[in-house]
Amino acid sequence: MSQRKIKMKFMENKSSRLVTFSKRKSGLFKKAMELSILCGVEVVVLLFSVGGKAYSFGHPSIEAVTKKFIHQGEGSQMSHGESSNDDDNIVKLSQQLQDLKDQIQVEKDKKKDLDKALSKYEFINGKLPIDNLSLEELVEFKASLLSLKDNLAVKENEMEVASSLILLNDEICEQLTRLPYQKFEGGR
Amino acid sequence: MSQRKIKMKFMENKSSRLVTFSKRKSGLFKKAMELSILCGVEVVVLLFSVGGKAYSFGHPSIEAVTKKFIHQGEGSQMSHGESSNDDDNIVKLSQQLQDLKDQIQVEKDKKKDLDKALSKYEFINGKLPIDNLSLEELVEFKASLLSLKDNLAVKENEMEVASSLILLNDEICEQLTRLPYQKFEGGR
DNA sequence: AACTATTTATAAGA
DNA sequence: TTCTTATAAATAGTT
Repeated sequence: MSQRKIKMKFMENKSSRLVTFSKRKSGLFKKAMELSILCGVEVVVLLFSVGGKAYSFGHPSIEAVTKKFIHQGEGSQMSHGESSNDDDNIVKLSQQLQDLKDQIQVEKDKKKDLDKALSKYEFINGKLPIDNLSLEELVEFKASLLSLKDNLAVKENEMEVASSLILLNDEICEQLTRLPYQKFEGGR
Repeated sequence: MSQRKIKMKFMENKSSRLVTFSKRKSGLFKKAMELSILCGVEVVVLLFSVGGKAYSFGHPSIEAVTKKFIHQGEGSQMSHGESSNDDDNIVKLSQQLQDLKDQIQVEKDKKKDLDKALSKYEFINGKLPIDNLSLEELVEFKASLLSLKDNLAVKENEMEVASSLILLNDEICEQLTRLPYQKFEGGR
């Protein structure tokens, strides 16, 4: 797409592949940001590199919306400003994951509390039938899941991915409650 | 970016905004696809339009990887081929959500099974302490969460979003098990 | 949906 | 990595 058109296939040359990844990742995030700004839509982009590294982009309300709903701020809030100015925003926004990493380091130190934390969340497979759960209970349950998953993530040293999960979990949870009975319409 | 540079702000004109959304959504998905192909990375893009409609893109292995791990194929598999040919792929790929919608309709019909399904998943808040869960148990638990969330989604008529969640959940779960103890390295 | 004048994105190369 | 630059792509406004 520039000095020479390239074939749309896996780039064998590792160094140029890495460069391309870096450049195109930025480009993709930028495009996502622009789309969200221009059209007022919410967008999430997740990248899982071959090496297992995770990169993410979200705009503009995932975080705010997440915090509003989750009142226990585990260790997985995203952090970025709003945006809509210059290209600097892209940088800022793509730092989300970076921030997560920092928080994750903290979580890692808490690993010793894992067992205690787990004990809070019952996991009885196939006993104690409960027929109906209220929405409140479900919400509460969801909070438990958050913590559990967070701890799981710590256990497996897959912090970044887990963080993305939680982020998206929150997004969903928010959707579930903020739009309790909203119908979705099909069509494309 | 074309006949005239536009200001990076919410487009007030609704018709042109819709057109731009459509165009840029395609562009974003295409960029995502190209990045995944060129660099061999996994990518997920989620769009939540103002109207609540959800659009998604994933490439290339989310589905395969999902199925490999989840042996209960809820109702949320993505469906698209591999890709890397012409622009037709973009169309095909962006049909994921469309496919999901169809499957969702099926799920909707299963709503009557909700209570029964829920009864499977215990939620005892603050009793029956369990100190340590094995990885197997955690995996099993994860499967339960999947079902629960799926049911929740049905309950709340937020199928699309829920489907995206499940998709991503699976992605995460896969990461957790496929790369059990992989370290992640910081830096950006 | 197409077209097209421009703006962007970006593959190579430094 | 970061910058430069020649080209390929994307796309806003128009038909």
